[in-house]
Amino acid sequence: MAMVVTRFAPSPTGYLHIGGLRTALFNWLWARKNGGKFILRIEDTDLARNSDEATKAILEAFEWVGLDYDGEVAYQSKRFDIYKRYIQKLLDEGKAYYCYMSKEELDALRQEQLARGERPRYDRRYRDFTGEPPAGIKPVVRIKAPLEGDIVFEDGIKGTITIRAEEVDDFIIARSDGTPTYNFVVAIDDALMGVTDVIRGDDHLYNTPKQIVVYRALGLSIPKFYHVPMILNEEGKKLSKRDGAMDVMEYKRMGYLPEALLNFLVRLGWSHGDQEIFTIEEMKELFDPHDINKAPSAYNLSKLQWLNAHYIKNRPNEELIPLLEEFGLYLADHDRKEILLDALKERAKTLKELATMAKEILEAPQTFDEKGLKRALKGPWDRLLQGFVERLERADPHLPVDFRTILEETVQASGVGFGKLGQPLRLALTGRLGGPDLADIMAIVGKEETLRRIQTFLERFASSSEPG
RNA sequence: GGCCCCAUCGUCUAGCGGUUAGGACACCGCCCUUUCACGGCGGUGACGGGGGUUCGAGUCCCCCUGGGGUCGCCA
Repeated sequence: MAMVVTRFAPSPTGYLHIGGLRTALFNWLWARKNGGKFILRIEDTDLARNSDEATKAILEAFEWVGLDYDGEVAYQSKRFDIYKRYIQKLLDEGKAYYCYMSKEELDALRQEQLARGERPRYDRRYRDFTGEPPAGIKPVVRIKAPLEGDIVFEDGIKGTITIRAEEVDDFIIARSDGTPTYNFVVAIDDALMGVTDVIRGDDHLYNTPKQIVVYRALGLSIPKFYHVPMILNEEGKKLSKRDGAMDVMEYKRMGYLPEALLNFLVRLGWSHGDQEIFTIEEMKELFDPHDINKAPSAYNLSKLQWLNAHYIKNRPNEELIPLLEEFGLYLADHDRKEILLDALKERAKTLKELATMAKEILEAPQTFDEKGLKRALKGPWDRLLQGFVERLERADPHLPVDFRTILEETVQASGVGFGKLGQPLRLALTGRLGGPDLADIMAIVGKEETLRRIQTFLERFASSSEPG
């Protein structure tokens, strides 16, 4: 079987968003599955629009999610001499020509066509021009697209695509400053780099016939195409920065694990039966672009959160600890970190949430939940708490089980339900009603801090809540 | 508007002529439980509409509707 070569070819005009990441992932998986090559190529032919920051941001995102690529990053801006040769070749062979139409003329033509309700398009006025070129115009180079017939290609996802030749303009392959344009260089590079499978967003579907024109004019072999339907936002509309088209690194800052993001993205448009959870290895083993759905799919945050929670739950504590430091939680030297993390990783949807919950336990509460107070501070709650304090003071608890025993003894001695003591205690310790096991919380903060928090709480609320 | 693509629960999807239309997220209920979660069990919920083809259509064809993409000297 021939070697599979795929590529991801972003333009460095901004950060990488999840649509691009998914495309990159699909290409990467397909190459890795087949033991082939995955090329990263920066499409920076438009010198005016590129930024090094964008390239760096893309590389950074790749590194974070763990996608690698073969060989050096290819920059099209460094390959201009190659493209120039091919442009000259087409010119020499009469397959391309200089067009002296100015931008103003072109715009005017478009306006007229639009006014007449026609599709704006170049009228090919210089296709067979032999006269004296107008002075003062730096020409662009246009390729001769076929005048009639159909351009047909097989898409691995969508099936046979047929575009009538009239729909394809004699599009520009070199700007008036001599730099080549996208549809031209893509075809050349894909061919020269031996790319066999092009997996890309279906916003490129209409570019494909143009690129086929280039392949044919140059006699290059045409790769397989797979046009992946777009990712829509939660309302089923085009993804915008507001809902998901943000920087992939933003997901890191929000506390998502890369494996969760990748798992989420791989299932957006692709599936393998009923399987939801995929390790990277499984993805590599099972992914096939032919199984990609033809319909666009909507971005669904709660599914991502569910996956993230799943991966947090299954991540060993020692791996969680360094990741949590990005969220201001330093647990490396904490002697109760195992209890803390075991208790919290079951509850957190993101690392950020986990860090917040941990701090709510580690730090004495500054505020107390109003509704919680109303609900929990009933009956002889302060006497119960006081009773617990007395028992606690006499004991020397360290492990959760030690605290649990004292808790149970207190409750038993008073003959009330656990919650009558538990709820006020919970408020005293964390200021809120939800959270991990009380015995765990106390073991984490220790006996002295537990007593301090209860004392503070009693001083603040005991007298005012005395039943009348 | 022209052209191209698409259409199964709210969402992601399974389905590839004969299924009680399956799973997952979300939602609801129950269980577990000191609370909140997690987990377990159960439930609500879909083939956009209309014509064909066929003994039989979510699956094939056509039309409509709806959605998306694209129409740059951007990529």
